[in-house]
Amino acid sequence: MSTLKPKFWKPGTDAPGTGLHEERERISEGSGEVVVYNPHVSISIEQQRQRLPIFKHRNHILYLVEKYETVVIVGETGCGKSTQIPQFLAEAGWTAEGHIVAITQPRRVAAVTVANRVAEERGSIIGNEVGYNIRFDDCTDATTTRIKFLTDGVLVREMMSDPLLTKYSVIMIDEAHERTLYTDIIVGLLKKIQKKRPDLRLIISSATLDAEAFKDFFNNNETNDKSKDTSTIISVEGRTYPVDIYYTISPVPDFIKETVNTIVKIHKTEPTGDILAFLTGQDEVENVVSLVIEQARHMSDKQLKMKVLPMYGGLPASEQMRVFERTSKNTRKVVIATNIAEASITISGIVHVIDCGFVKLRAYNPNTGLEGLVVVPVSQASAQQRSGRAGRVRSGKAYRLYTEEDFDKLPNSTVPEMQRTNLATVILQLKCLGIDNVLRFNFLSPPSSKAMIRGLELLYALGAINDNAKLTEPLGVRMAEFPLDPMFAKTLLTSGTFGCSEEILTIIAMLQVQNIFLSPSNQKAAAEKAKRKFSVAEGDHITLLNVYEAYIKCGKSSRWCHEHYLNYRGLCRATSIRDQLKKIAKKFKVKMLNSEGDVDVICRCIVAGFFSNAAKLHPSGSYRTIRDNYTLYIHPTSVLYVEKPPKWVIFNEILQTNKDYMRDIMVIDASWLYELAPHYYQYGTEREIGAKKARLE
DNA sequence: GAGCACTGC
Repeated sequence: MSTLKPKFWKPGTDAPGTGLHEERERISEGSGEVVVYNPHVSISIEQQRQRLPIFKHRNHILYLVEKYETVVIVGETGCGKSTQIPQFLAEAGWTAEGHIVAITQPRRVAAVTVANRVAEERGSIIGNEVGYNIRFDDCTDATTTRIKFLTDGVLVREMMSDPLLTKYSVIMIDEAHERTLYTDIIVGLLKKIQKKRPDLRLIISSATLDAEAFKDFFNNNETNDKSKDTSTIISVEGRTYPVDIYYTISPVPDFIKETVNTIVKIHKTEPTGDILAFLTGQDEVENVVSLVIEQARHMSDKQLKMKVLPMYGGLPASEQMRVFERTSKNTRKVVIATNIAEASITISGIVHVIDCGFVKLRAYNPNTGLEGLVVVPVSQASAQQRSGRAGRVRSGKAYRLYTEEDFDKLPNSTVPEMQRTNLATVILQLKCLGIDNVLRFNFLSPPSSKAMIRGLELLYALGAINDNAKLTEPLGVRMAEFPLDPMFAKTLLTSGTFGCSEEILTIIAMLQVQNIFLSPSNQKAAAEKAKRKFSVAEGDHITLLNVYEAYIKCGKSSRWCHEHYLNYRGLCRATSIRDQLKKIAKKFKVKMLNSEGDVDVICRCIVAGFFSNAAKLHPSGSYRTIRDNYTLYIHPTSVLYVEKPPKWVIFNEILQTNKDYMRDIMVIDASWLYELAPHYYQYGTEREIGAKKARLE
């Protein structure tokens, strides 16, 4: 990590002065991307490899992998671990006799870019000796691939057909400290696999903070004799530049304002270096972008101009690309971003980072079963990661918009996703992998039992597990195989008997894609009008079906999409998801049928999976859930946001903002609930059942 | 008449 020299400045005063700059040629790697700086200096690939800090540790790493079942590697940014360790292993014979070395990544782009770099270093074509496997793109060869990069989700899928992962000799879990849902699932499962496969070697790549926890988790030594440890830690220095950290001397009342001020001050006092500011959401980003542009206008005859750009997930791809463009010498790039810039993307040239100290995270409330987004203070680990973004090209500066005292009070690390999510899918997949007692599964961070019970309850209601909490055959097993939430999987598996599987495939695929309807800020009215052409009284599901069918009818034309304010790339994605789901559905002999225009049957089929998300209109105009009598509202983006709201609806998800909104809503008939979900409405204590029934009247 | 961090199968 970069040296942290705490410094202080007063909010509202000039930003601290200029530091020393050094620029040198280097090759860097981190969060999956591989960047070769200064291409004018030409050195051979082999020379480049040998200059990476990890190269000095080659023999020691190989020795540890030989000796220990699990090696935790703390590799700092730019040390070369993701690209070099797999090659060391291959060179040392770990890929002999048909064995494969696997490296998992939390993100698709990372798997692809690192794989390509390694293939290049080995002078081979991607897909032969070195390959990758991500959803919708398997670039490996069944006989020749020896080094395989994959997303952690794909590895979990592989376990379903090969529970002991027999083809792999070594599995490296990269970026394990990010603690994504799938990383945590894999880590728990690998511990189990190790007991049956002592020959398997694990390498866990992690940040300093979590290394000890990973080491302890995998250490099977029950004695006090350290020489019998089965896991160990090795640290490798990185290639980053020092980043000076500045705290405010007093708390900041309004971080939006202070972000703008800090940008202006940096621009006035620092001669060069691009700026990256972290905020929590799209609104804040757009707000700060316009405020800074406004300020820039008031700055007279500046030699150095500012190019202010927003960056967040919902931004159209073409606009996202702008942050990667090089700016001219007399222009400073100022990127205002959400958390997307913390790990998912890397913008080159950043020297100044501004950290507002907050992040928007998903939170799950096991009492209500609702998932929502909440703004919370960042963890120290996150703050460090953000600061580190300033030290990739030369020494940089990070301005934290909070006091050092407040930093000390922040949690060490972010709560793992496993403890912030609805567990139905996780439980279903674990059961499918032979973990019968999920409550006793070896979780790195166990979720609350309340959340577990809530997940089990839903799976039971869907018929995926029986009275003994065992996976049902074939329904439960089949549900687990779909890359879908259990409620969707159930809907799809039932669609054959309803006679509408073609339509259900479309609707489910469309619901997996965000932002199908575009709404450019300057053409809102026209976009709204275009959307209304597809809208129907039954609700959002059938509306999406109409959109997809029209898209197919026009020959999947991108121009047509553009004219109708539809997200072309999103529709392409829906097509590939639909194809994949259809393949799996056919495997399970789901009859491929078209309802021939019978909309009722489609709606009933959806209720067969989504009965637990039912709500009834309340005289106040809001809705109440059947299960918990919880108050919800129709989201204004729904086609059902109309003067005469329907009496009964089911919804796809809940969005918690100012109010608790239902999104993707469909009109139903109350009698369908009794008919299609008898289980669910007979579940619970007498009193609970009585209450549910009363609400159904 | 409101407004959605980010991934992933």
